Amino acid sequence: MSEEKSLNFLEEIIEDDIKAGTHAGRVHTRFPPEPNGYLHIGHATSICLNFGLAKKYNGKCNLRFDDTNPVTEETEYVESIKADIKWLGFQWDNEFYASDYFEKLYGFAVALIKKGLAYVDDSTAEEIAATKGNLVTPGINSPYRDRTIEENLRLFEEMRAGKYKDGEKTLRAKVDMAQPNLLLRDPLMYRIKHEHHHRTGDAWCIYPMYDFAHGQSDSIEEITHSICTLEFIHHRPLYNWFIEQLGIFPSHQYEFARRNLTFTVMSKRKLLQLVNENHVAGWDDPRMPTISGMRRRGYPPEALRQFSDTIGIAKRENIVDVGLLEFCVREHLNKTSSRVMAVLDPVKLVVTNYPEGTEDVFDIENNPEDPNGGTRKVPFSRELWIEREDFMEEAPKKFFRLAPGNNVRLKGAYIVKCTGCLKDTDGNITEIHCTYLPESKSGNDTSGLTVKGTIHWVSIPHAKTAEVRMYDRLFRVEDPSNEDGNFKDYINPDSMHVLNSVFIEPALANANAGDKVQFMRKGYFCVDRDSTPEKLVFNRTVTLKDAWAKEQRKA
RNA sequence: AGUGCGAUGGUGUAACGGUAGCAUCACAGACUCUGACUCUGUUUGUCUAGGUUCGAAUCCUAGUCGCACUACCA
Repeated sequence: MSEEKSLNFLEEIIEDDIKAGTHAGRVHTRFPPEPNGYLHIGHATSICLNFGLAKKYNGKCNLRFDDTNPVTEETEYVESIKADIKWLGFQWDNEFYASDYFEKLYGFAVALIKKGLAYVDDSTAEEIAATKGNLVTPGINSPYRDRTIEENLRLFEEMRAGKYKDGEKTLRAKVDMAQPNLLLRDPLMYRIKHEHHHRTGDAWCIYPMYDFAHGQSDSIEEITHSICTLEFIHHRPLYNWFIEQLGIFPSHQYEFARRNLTFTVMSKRKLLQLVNENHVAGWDDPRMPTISGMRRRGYPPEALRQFSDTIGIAKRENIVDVGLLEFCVREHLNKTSSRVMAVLDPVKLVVTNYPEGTEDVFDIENNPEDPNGGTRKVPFSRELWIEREDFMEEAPKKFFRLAPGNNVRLKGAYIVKCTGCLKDTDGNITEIHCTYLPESKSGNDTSGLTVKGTIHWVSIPHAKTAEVRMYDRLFRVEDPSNEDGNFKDYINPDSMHVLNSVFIEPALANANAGDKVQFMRKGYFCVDRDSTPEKLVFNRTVTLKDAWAKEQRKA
């Protein structure tokens, strides 16, 4: 058995670089979101990757906002992104903005013009598209390609000065219109946008394109390992071309395959539709794959980090089973969350031989997984709520719960024997009856009886009422984006199911938003921010594994 | 069609010419005052066809399949 965890391909590259003394063995990464939306689980893995590599190799990781398009970007998103990264448990070494570099980038552009490697083009967007060629045919040169350096310098300065309208001119790199890589066919470096920028205001009316901002920003920050997703692989030759022509710090780009998740969608466009068309309640709806949604759902940051670590990193197409994420969530919650009793679908249980008007108070351990978890007081009385599904009038042999003649342990209390039930005129069960064994008191059991089943309960006179939102997967199919028709056709109609009168034990009365608990035998839940002192609201984070449900499905 | 990237159990990921491993899932059992957790065990995999080699997931050749690229988005 090897103790060493094998390296992923990026770690191998980094370790080779360190060995070779590249950049004196320094490791510096960055997480470069565009502040135009909320972060999702895909970003979370990228964050874990970039910050994780920096940490592992004693390096640094910058947070850099790629804010080169003033039309879509807003400060609100900057703040949510920062909050999400912190919540995930990471702290950036520097907070930078591509817009910090606008003056420098302008200087780089002027330098390229002076080298005869960039020109101002008067062509319209349509003309540029039309002369670009396609995958199999080369493009043709722009008629403005051979302007003199002096003219280009003057025109570019005028572009900056605001002399031209949006779209009237662009600055293009002079590379090669015959390149098979379309990105190298004289890519745009600057476009004119008379728009207000969230940070630079109205100081600029020309804005650099991604390709003339990202690599340069990496270089300015002396990023050693610039990690991005696979769709940027075609940009790498251009990334390198600019750096070489400018003679600036040689950052290097590496690509990995973005992680996809089953039963959800990840593209910003689709997530936006879900929000705008009210299929969900907002970006942080607990069903959303956003970091804020998962936070509200009750997923702990440790689980997201473990998930990222477990799925690893590679360059092949993938779609990770959401069950693996749920496993990570359960694993962490199992160790950390208190057990409490809550009855989601209540039916009354009467302990007929328990004296009326009296009660017991039991000390029940909070978490069997945590020896320091302590205990809490749980009141018991003659009338209890139990789950409707924990009783069957005619039960199969493997049903270990309440059925006439069966013995069952009431968690933390007594063993009871079911004696029958009452029904209304329609045959619905309204009340279940049982008798208890006083000598079977929990922790002090001298009855000598062993029972197969233990069920949870809440004392009726002591119970508090709560709202519980039962969340399930947002989509009915594994890969909604890959089905025929519109992805929205595959939304799961039962992705949220609200229970308005769930009975919970009184110890829960003081719970605060964000608190995470296990409702015994039912799953992990967290207190939603919609909670009020009058009415607690819980979100179901994830169910427990349920072998009995599986058994029934087979039957 | 051109260029690039990729292909290992259901899913994700290792093995760097020398025993196909890990996690999850599934299944079976043990344990259990949660049908949870934990523990034990089991099933399932190298895209295809050639070649090199004592030996190939790994190297070579050819093919197949998948993905990406033709925004004044990032």
